[in-house]
Amino acid sequence: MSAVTTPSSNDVNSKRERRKEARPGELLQAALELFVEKGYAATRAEEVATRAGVSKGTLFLYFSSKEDLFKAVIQSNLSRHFMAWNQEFEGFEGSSADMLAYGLTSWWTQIGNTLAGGITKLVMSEARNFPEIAAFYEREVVKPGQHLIERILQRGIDQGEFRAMDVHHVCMSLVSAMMFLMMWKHSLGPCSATNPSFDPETFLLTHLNTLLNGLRQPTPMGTP
Amino acid sequence: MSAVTTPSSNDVNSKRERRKEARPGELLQAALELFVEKGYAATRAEEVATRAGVSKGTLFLYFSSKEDLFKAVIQSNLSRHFMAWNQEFEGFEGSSADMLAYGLTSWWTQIGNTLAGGITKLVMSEARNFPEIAAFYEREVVKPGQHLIERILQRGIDQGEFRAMDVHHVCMSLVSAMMFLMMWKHSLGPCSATNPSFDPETFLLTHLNTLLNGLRQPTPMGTP
DNA sequence: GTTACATTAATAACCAGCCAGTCATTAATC
DNA sequence: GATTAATGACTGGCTGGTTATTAATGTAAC
Repeated sequence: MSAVTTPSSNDVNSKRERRKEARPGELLQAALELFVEKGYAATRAEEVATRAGVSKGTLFLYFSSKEDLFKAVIQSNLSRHFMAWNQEFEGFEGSSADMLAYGLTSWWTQIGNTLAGGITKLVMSEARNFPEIAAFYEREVVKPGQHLIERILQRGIDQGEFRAMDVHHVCMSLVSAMMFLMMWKHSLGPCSATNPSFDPETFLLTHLNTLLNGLRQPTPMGTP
Repeated sequence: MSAVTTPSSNDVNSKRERRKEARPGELLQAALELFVEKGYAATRAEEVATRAGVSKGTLFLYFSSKEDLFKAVIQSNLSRHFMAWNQEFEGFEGSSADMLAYGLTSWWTQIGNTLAGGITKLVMSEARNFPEIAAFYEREVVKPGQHLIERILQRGIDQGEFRAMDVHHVCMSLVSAMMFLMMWKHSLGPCSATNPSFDPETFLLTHLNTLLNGLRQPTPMGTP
């Protein structure tokens, strides 16, 4: 009973529902899914509306244009996580290597392995056509992310755990792996059934471990 | 005098020129530039034609559709390099570390730092909408590239230069750096004037060196 | 050398369909 | 009955693709 506010299931009593509060969120969710899946240009406004269980006119009632919707999708999905993270890492106790490993895996479960990760692909794809979105993304996501990682690396150096390094470039190495996973997951990955046994999480940790341990033989002679 | 065949300069004598041989190449070049810059969907067929110094009708005289043009652009720019490279690496003499370093820098100058690198961004952006192009790219570029890198890594292991490792995952770490550079160069890079002194070539070699040497302090005590 | 004709590269006007965005109308809620 | 959330038919512009026309080139005859 009381199926008054079923968000997106097509009720039998398909009358007009007036739910001013819920519409924007449902439209944003539908747009996120479709934009990530098909790209911005290839997604029709009416598709978004339909998936949100609403007519095209209603979409433009809440967002003044398709581009406006695009911006809203980006904004509503990105900034949220970072403030929580910066908090969380302030009180971390373990080694810096553990901190990095923990950060990477939690990033993967909370963002990389989520639709939110698809936003990165979206931004990369459309950046040239929407310069202000690119600027926003860089200011709101890239810079905070870099800052966080570099702080952890510096912590490791300061505590004698890591040797001296070019913090910025090493940070980029980590970012590149994350970026790679998101691009893969939302571009080539779904297309071809290649790379048997390529587990993203394992890749991330292998990448980190390789950075930490290096590839070279530590001593030309046998190990102790 | 005799400005008979100026490829794309707008001559004062702007008569019709009949140059059946040169058109396809010029159209492909124009399409490459515009697709990389603006994306596939956002590029109008007439733009491509105009940049190639030709009318829209002529474009469809040489390519049956816009998608056909897209495929031709990809094909004509990618496969070429790999056969040359595989040859080159057969006779390499130095250490495997040097081989990797040499390979990365020559990749950067020949592809990464070229419009050809933009094709990767293009493919990643449009992969979901053109599955067969994604498949083609993976077969023609990703797999040969991986194979080449993994062979070098294995060579290092076999000769005792590298310790045992998960060759495939380490290869992905290198690929991720290359991918990252291409995406950056053609997406966020041109938009924002950030990252002062971020030199891609330096980044590549730093990334490689970090993989090779690792970050951890080799000994808890001071250095000799 | 030049005239006449045939071939075809190139053009520009044109068409059809798609789609973002609008607006008069409808119906839920107060 | 007033308000306004929601609709869906409509439009205007854009753009991929077509085609009748034009002009450059080749060639053969004179």
